[in-house]
Amino acid sequence: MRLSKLVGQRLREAPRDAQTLSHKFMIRGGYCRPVSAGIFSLLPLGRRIERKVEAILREEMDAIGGQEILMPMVLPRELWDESGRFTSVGSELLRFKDRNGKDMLLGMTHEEAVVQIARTELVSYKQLPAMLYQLQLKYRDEARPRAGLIRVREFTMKDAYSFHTSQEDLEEYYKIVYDSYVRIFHRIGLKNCISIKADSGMMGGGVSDEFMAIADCGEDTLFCSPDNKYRANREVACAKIPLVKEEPRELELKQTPDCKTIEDVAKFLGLKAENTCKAVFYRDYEGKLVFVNIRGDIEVNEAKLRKILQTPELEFAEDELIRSVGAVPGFASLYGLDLNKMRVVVDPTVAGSSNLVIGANKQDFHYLNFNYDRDVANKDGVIVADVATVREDDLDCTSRQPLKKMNGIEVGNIFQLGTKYSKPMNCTFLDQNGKSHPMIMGCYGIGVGRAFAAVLEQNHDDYGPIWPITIAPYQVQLVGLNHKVAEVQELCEKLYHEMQSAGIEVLYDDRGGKAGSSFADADLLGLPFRVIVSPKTLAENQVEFKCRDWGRRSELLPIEGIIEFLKKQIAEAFEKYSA
RNA sequence: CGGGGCAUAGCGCAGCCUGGUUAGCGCGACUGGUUUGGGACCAGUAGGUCGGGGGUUCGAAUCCCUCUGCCCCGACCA
Repeated sequence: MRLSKLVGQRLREAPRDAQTLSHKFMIRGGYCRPVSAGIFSLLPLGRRIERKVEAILREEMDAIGGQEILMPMVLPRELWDESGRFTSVGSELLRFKDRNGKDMLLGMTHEEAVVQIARTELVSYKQLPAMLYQLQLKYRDEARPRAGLIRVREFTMKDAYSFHTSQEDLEEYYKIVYDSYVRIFHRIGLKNCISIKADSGMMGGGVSDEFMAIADCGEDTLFCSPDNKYRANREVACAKIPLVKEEPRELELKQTPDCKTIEDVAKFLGLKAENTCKAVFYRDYEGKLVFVNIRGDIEVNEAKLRKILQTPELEFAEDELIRSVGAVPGFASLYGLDLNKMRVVVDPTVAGSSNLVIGANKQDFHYLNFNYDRDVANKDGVIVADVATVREDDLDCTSRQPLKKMNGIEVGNIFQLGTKYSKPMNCTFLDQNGKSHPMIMGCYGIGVGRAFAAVLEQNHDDYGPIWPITIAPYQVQLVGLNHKVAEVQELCEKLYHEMQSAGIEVLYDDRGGKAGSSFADADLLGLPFRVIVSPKTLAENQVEFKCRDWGRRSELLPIEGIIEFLKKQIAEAFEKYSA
């Protein structure tokens, strides 16, 4: 490809809209262009990268027995009614009507569609296990797209679905997919990518692992133990929180004027936040009051809470609702309330601590020395469960070492779905005895654009991307400096054709301009290797060779044999990323 | 959905507060010339419904109302 013909202007400055690093470089380098919020066109460079990632995904999926299919992006409501998700999924599912008024949707994931295939095409245990996958556009009407290609509304996803006769078989295959994912992320050039235990969310099912590319711009917060044995998303992370256990003292009413927050109360009483109990009120999806009790220094983890309460929605409760059960906002506690009027959750940090400060359900008063076991008479219906948000340096439950906090981009997610879809959708197989059973399913996704945006987040310098050879849009950038010198241009043309004949993917900067602008563009293009032809080196019968990840260092090589040299370099570069 | 910000040429910006020729600047693009190792220089050219609509005014990029779009923080999210 000649750079003079490549569609996609390089920009010296990034549009103001672009904030994150990968977004800026993608726009500046001409990889993609925005169309609407969270919707992008891929220009030739971006598309080439995407196709390379896709090729790796196909290889790896085929290698573990996957069969590629293609399901439609537009799906009818009926299919999603079978799983119940047409109504249960929120507004991120884009629903619309066709010309006949029929409810349709844009697929955001394809469990329903694949189950429809499986239940007619896979009928016997002899056909199982089976794995189907596709590379298909997904549409998710995200509330807040952000960070360029990292969180978008429309994107290509590799989604795979496996079908099994037993949980054991699923678990065995799940491990195989897991290993395949590790290979994939290594091959595309993610340097720091870890798997963590995750909340399975609306996908349902049991075990789920997320693959996280560690990057500052990542939206997910992760906690890892120093030995790396414990790795979890903040949504599910647990920690060993030291509790204060002491001899219970007498409950004591204390005036605490204007002490509405934990901070105020602790300061006023000369205690630490750890010595207090915080009351947090929510309203669940049925409008019922949820009363959460947690130690004053710890935040409620709403993801955990939602799971415990089995409620898809949680909102902070209004004061009216709080007062309706006799609690006083700012001074609320369990003590003396009729717990049957609400759903009560007590975090172990409250249940297991001694002598906490709690609200008195009376304006400007708190109690000292609350002890859950002693002071809550009727514990029927009270859920004691961990709803604590882990903080950096909280202790890992097993190693007792402080947890590290980091940000991650979720580039892949694998789930053991079990029968969540096969049961309601009647996706069954016949066993050896002719008996019918629901299939046991797994599903496995990778966002393609997000994955290569994450690669960019992890592989760059101040001037642009440093693409791994495996997904680089081209392998070699051939740069001609000063085409006014006929010999330079002639040699460039010659090398260009020789490289192409040798099967080297070459992008030829045929503009023959100044070094500065040519090099700046080359940096933005980020190709692994660069060959520079200029009058200076030509006089010595040499060309200059650079690796993108060497920065500005380069070496001079004889023109003779340069093609073979490049082929060897490319092969060696691929070695680095082989599984 | 809540909070904040922005909208002027392909990109980055100035002008707006205090209304008044033909709306500027840098980069990029085009033409010609000089240059040629980390974003060169000279001369010239093209490119604008100043986000849309309404209002105030003799006169609106500028003041007022309204709508829309985009970005950021949060909520939400396989």
